[in-house]
Amino acid sequence: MNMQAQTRKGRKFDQVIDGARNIFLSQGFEGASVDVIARQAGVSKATLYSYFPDKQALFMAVLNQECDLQRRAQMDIEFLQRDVRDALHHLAYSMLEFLMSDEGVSIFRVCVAEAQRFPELGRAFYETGPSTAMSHVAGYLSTPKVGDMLDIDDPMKAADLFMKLCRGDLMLRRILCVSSEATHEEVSEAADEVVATFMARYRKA
Amino acid sequence: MNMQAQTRKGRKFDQVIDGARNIFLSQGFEGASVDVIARQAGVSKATLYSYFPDKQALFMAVLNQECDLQRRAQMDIEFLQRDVRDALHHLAYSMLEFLMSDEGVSIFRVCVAEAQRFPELGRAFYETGPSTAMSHVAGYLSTPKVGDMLDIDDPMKAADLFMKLCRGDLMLRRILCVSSEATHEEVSEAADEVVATFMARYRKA
DNA sequence: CAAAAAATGAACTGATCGGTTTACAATGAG
DNA sequence: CTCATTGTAAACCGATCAGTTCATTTTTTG
Repeated sequence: MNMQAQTRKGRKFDQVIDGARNIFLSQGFEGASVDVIARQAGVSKATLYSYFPDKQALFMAVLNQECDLQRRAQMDIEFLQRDVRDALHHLAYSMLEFLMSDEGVSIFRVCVAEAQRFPELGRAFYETGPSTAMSHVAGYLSTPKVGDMLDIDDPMKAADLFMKLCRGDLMLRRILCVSSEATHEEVSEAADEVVATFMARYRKA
Repeated sequence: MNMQAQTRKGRKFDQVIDGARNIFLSQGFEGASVDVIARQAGVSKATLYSYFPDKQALFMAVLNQECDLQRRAQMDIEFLQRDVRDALHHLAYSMLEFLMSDEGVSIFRVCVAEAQRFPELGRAFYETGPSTAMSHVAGYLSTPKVGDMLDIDDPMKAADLFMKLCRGDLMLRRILCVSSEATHEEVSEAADEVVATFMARYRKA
């Protein structure tokens, strides 16, 4: 009658994960106390420990879920129909939007901070996040419609360039808490610049 | 008879900073214990606390010094003489070399991790590091010699692009502990790509 | 050499933290 | 209602940690 593996038991599971997510993403691993997590989750510490064997397991569970979310939030591919320039702009915009969101910034920060303490974590984040996104972009860049407009010999390298262009000064300042969330205009303008540079690099000879 | 402000007193000052630098950069703020720092510095805990009022002050002192180092390690500008393409390649190479070094990666990681706990920190790092470097690059890009080769209307935006191009997949993987230090060839190849893209974007019409 | 300044090591405080236990209450299904 | 499951609150344990104290030793220096 049980429906899943051994880890999950009762109905407060999601509460625990949500609370932990909040605290871990804002305080990091060491900075987050289990008591605070339990309070934030509206759950007793005993309950928390009935779901997860220790703090580290809870941490990994949170970030695994977060990586899955990241994977699922991949860009919708209906843009394939459009004009190439519009499609690229749409792609850059939605990527920037995610990278600049509280969500995106928080998870990136935590993963960077704890990557050497939890070696699997950095890799997992990289694979499900940037790497998957890059493959996705590379796939689109291999499309014949794109091939008509641009002269792309190595789609992966081109995708890397595209993503580099998205991670600019704007994002750096956000990650270092120099500035807060960007406006719609700033993001759109940055996306313009991404597209302009990308097309200049891969224009047909 | 005292030679400086109130903070520094004796001769083991540098030992303390060096030890703290080691531990903080590898363990982060919360992860570093003062006892371990003192042992690493070869100094008693009482001595450490005679130099710095508390752990946080020591942390900030370490990172301030690190930011100064970063500022001083700015690229030599003898490359101004050279051919523009060579100069840009040299610039990209030395920037990549720093970004990919253990030193560069460690300080970046710590600053990202603790930016929201220590709001001044993120800003200080940004100002003395990326921001100063960007101004430096922008200065070079405003040079008449560059103006002969490239059509740069907004030097700051161009400098931002140049630095974006340096922070690619290579660096991301390093920061997330997906791969270890890069080879000379990888870095040089990445620098090639930086220059190619940059000159494509700003080529004369 | 002698006095002052700087450093040491080790013990100690008070607080926090991860994790456990226990005694009790809410829930829910037959 | 009954009984087993699930959750709660709070005390508790052992460890660690930041920071202090102090008696003693080392180094500086006049």
